[in-house]
Amino acid sequence: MPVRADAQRNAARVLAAARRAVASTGLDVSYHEIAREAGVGVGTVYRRYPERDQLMAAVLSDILTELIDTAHQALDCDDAWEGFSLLFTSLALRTAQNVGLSGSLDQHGGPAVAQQRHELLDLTRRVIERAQNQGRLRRDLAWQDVLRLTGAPAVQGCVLGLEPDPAHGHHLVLTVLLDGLQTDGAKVA
Amino acid sequence: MPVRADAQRNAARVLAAARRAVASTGLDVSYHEIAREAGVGVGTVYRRYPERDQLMAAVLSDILTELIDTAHQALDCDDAWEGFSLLFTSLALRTAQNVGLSGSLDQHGGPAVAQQRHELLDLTRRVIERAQNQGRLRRDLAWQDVLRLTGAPAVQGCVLGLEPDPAHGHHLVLTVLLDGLQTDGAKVA
DNA sequence: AAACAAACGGACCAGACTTGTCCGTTTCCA
DNA sequence: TGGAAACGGACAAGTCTGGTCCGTTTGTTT
Repeated sequence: MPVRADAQRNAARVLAAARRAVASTGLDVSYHEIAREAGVGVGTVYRRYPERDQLMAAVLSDILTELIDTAHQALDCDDAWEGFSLLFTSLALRTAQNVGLSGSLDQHGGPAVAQQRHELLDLTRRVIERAQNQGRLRRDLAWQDVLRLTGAPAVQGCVLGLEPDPAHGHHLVLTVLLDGLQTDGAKVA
Repeated sequence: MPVRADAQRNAARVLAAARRAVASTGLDVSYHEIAREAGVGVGTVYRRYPERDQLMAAVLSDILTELIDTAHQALDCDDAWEGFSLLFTSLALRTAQNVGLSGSLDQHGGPAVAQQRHELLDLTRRVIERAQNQGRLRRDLAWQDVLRLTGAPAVQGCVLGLEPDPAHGHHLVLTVLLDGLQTDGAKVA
């Protein structure tokens, strides 16, 4: 007995909804919320992912796969700085879209996800160090520190309550950050 | 009949606790949580601030007063860049300590708080424009944009789950941001 | 087309947490 | 030392969460 057509369709819907829900709410999003977002009953979500970790592993793996792909692209760039800013931008954007899951990623997902995470970390380190070796990226920061900076564009809110304007905001912080990360002063000024 | 001594003491405790609680949890922190943090009963908190808006107004006013003070100091600096980085740092730190209340500040607090907010906004604009006029701060950003950047250090979490390390993280993002905001290339490299 | 099982949906239960009240007890001050 | 002001925390009511269960729908097979 093969997988039923509607089951397959709903599986896809649930995963997509889970990604959206996790992105906006965080890893502690409720099953009810995901079900609502997916347009299915809670029962369906629980049937598909009896354990919460299974669901989170699926979501995280989805995200990590995309990023690993980007990291490979970055390493393929001849220009190390171009590669670096590509990966940095992707990481920053992904982090911004997933505020709320930051930090706790290593807690969930089991060995498969841990493996992917490790792979992405390694690729990222290589992209950063290559840019530093080519003299384009400032050397006074460890690669972990550079990585940490990808979180910066995630929040544009300020104590003064300006309207958020996420799209413009992300781009803005990225521009200034990348300018600050370069060794030479080749910026618009 | 003057204010009783214990009442006065508890009032201070509640306000301090509310600031801490709002800082870590956000504006939607529960009264019970605040009471626990303050070491008093819920009744005491409700008696002091029957309306939630009154409490929030008190907290926000407290924060704004500090920042307005810093802004005046910034304007008193002869060196416009020094003044700017002082204020920028304070705003960033305050935002980082109050993740969660970002954006919604204008919703609460009533006219008195709105007035303070307006005052701080005006002072900040002057600090920024002065630095730009002295040729120290890049001109391709509007003062509102610069202000928006103060939110950047608030999050250091990255999709890869590195340990947060707030203290170092804030300093790190600030350094790179300030380097990226300067017009000349006078950085460590 | 009929019949059967897989998959579905959402009502439902229990438990955690929140708002807000109320009253017996404590604490200050005159 | 008497009495009012202030306190604390138990308590009721409502909301949201995790998780189950069963009558109904839907796809597939013959």
